[in-house]
Amino acid sequence: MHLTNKPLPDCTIFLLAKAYQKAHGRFKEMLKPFGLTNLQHLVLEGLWHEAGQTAAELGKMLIMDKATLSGVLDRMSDAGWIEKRPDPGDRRVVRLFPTRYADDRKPELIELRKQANEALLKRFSVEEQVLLKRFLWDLMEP
Amino acid sequence: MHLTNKPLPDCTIFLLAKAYQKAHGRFKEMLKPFGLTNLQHLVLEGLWHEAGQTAAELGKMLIMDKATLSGVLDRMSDAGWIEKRPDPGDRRVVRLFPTRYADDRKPELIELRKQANEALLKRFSVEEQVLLKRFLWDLMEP
DNA sequence: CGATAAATGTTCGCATACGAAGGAAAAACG
DNA sequence: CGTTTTTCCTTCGTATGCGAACATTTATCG
Repeated sequence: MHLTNKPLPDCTIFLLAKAYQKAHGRFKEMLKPFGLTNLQHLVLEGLWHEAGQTAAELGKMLIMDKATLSGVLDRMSDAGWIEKRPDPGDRRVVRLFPTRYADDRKPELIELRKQANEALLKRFSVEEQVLLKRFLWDLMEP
Repeated sequence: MHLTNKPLPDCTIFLLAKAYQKAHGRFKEMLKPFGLTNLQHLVLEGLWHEAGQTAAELGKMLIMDKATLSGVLDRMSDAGWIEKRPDPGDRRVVRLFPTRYADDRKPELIELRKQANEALLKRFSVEEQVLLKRFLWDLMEP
């Protein structure tokens, strides 16, 4: 794509949005064969890190709005990726677990994000990669 | 926010998404008094740069899907920010113009994005700002 | 204990995002 | 000139993203 043939607003927010969209779109393509979205993959990684989390905990870990998460979890439950089990001690809470179906695909799926990241970062030197990550972290600070 | 109390996936795509969401959310707040969204503000800047563009041209400039743009333009037209005029020479085309209402608010709105950018970038040194922008541009490359 | 406050998850409404399909119109082609 | 292709825009379907309101449940405090 020729991004420079048209003047773009000199806006870092805009650049951030487009860089994200590009990276997101590439990973999306890689996930398509699995019938997973980017966000759903992230949820699985969260649950593989620690199964039995509540929706609130998962939302905190993934910095995701509970309203957004609610729909994502529903679709993943319907599709058989996760299981929602009521918490016996707190009837407000739903605890989340990856299904056997998800676990069977865990090695492939973990490898997939690794590859997506490597493909994204291979254009940078190691020093630049570290800098980029620090910049992105800094941008999240209030 | 304490982002480090919970382990996050070591994923640059994830960092990009969250950095963008944060920056986007701050600008969104600034735009709320005007009743504009981030994207709608971007459309206005595009039309101030060159009025009378077609939806296709604007989409190219802003790297925005035509399907997304279609709805945005409708809402902006309904809200009185832009005007859609049929092209006399090509009946497929709609040419877009900022309204008088939009032009009256142009100085404020231009200043607003400038401030949002400065607020975002003030955490970095000038050298870092240049680096960050280069990184983001590089990320958009195929 | 009882009233109030806080936490959890759902639902609603609106605004992106974007693939895909479709209709209208213009361009390219033989 | 007529057929095919391409372009422009809209519409549909699905999935975020998030503020706001809500019901249920738990915690807190007088």
